[in-house]
Amino acid sequence: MNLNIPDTRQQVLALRLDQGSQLIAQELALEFDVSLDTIRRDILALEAEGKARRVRGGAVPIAKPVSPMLERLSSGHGVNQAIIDATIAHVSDVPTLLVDGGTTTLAIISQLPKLDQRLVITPSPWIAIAAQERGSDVHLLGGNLSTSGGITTGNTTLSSINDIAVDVALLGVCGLDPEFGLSADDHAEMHMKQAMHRAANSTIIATEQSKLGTKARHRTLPVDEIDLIITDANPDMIKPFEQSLVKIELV
Amino acid sequence: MNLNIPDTRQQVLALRLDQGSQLIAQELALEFDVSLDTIRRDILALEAEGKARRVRGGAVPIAKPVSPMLERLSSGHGVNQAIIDATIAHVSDVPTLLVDGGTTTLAIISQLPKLDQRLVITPSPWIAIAAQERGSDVHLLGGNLSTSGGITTGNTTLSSINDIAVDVALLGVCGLDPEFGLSADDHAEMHMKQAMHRAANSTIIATEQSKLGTKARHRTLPVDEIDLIITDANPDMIKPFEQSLVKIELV
DNA sequence: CAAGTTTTTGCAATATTTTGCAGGATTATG
DNA sequence: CATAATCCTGCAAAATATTGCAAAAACTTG
Repeated sequence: MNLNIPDTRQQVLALRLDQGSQLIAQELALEFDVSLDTIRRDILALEAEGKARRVRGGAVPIAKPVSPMLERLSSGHGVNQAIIDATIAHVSDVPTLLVDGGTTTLAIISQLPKLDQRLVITPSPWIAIAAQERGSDVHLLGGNLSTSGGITTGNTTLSSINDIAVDVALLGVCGLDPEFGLSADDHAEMHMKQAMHRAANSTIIATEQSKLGTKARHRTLPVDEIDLIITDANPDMIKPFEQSLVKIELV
Repeated sequence: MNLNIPDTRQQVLALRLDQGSQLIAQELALEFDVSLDTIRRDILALEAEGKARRVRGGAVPIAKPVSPMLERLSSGHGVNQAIIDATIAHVSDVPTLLVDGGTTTLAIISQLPKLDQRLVITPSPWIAIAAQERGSDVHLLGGNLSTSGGITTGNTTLSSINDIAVDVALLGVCGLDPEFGLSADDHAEMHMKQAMHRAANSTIIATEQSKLGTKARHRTLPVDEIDLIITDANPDMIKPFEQSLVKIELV
């Protein structure tokens, strides 16, 4: 049983507003099993705190000029939670992680359990910030920040990666095709992903089903080189991958 | 059966809160076979220790504090707009900027006018993200991310700075005293600021009046080395600086 | 062990908060 | 304009909090 009190309800409502959903008083009254007036008063309170804009029938999120950076930083918006959980199960004990940029990896890292003495190495400033927030030591790979993928690239970055040896590399995905392998949108990023793969004992990829079977511009790694793919695809979609050696975990 | 004393009960309750569950006074009274008042007092004690947030009907876990940096990221919240404007007037045309971390510099960079072909070099992932959003090219200096100030530090970072020559360095401030000069909280950050100063033709500092006259732990630069200080202090407060050569702009 | 002290507990009287409801006012819509 | 939905206001009932107090339990000390 849950506490059904103004405080708790308002917290839930505020969360939903943050996620961009609108509140419909009628529905909420049913859901929380209280009268319309109670929901109305909750919304009134949220409005007083500046967390909601009241409209007829409910409330809508405050129109906030969110910069895309903050948007992406707000942990794992739209990333399948099952993928996040499964990946964390694989990497939470790893003392040294090499992490690529991307929304999926960002969502994973920002939910990483706190662990003393973990080191996260990354070319992505977003990942660096998220990892630091989770209490990890962070080594940021310097270089020119690529506009497309948001990771640093360039010769200096590549040469610093070549001096590194880590347990696990967690790579992001632009495209993943059974024949074409892992692919990247950008030439410089392709080189980075390849270098990260070389630097690690094992390479893990977490990706949503929408990326499966697609090809991005630059071929990066053959499927056989990948150690583990974690995805929410349905079993049919991974059939083409089964003839390769890669291990696939469905969630 | 366990000892049913305040200490034991409170330990159990604290554990449950840590696991994220809510405490419902009614249920607990039944479970521990004590009166509601006793449970209430337990919760009162937990609240005093900062382990619970009391609500009507029981208690809920302490709302985990939003990471301070992320909070402050919300563009320039709390930074004097006049300082931002004045600093932008000085740096908006500069083709190559070396930018230190910190809330003030972050607020400045995130309001920088869009300009083709500007390059921002920075050891701060926050600055890097903000600068990229403003359309600048970004070079991120790699290194270990310092927990205190949020900039990369270490030998690799220092040596990459030494290979750089830029027009303007925009430094953050921990303390600024007429005698002691510019100071930093952290030893590694001190080295970084010094290196950034050396790499630049001119060094600009933007700071709020609260930092004036204060000393942080590590002396970093004498006041005379600074080219320009932009601040919202009142004229009295900058009197002690007038005997040095530094130019001060009041806003 | 016994007397004194402190802690813990339950209870009762009194606030305070929360809730649902009834009525009249306001707004959207055809 | 008519109708229906929603909103606002005041109010009373229910649930929960707070306070003060006294009995019981546990601890301390000689």
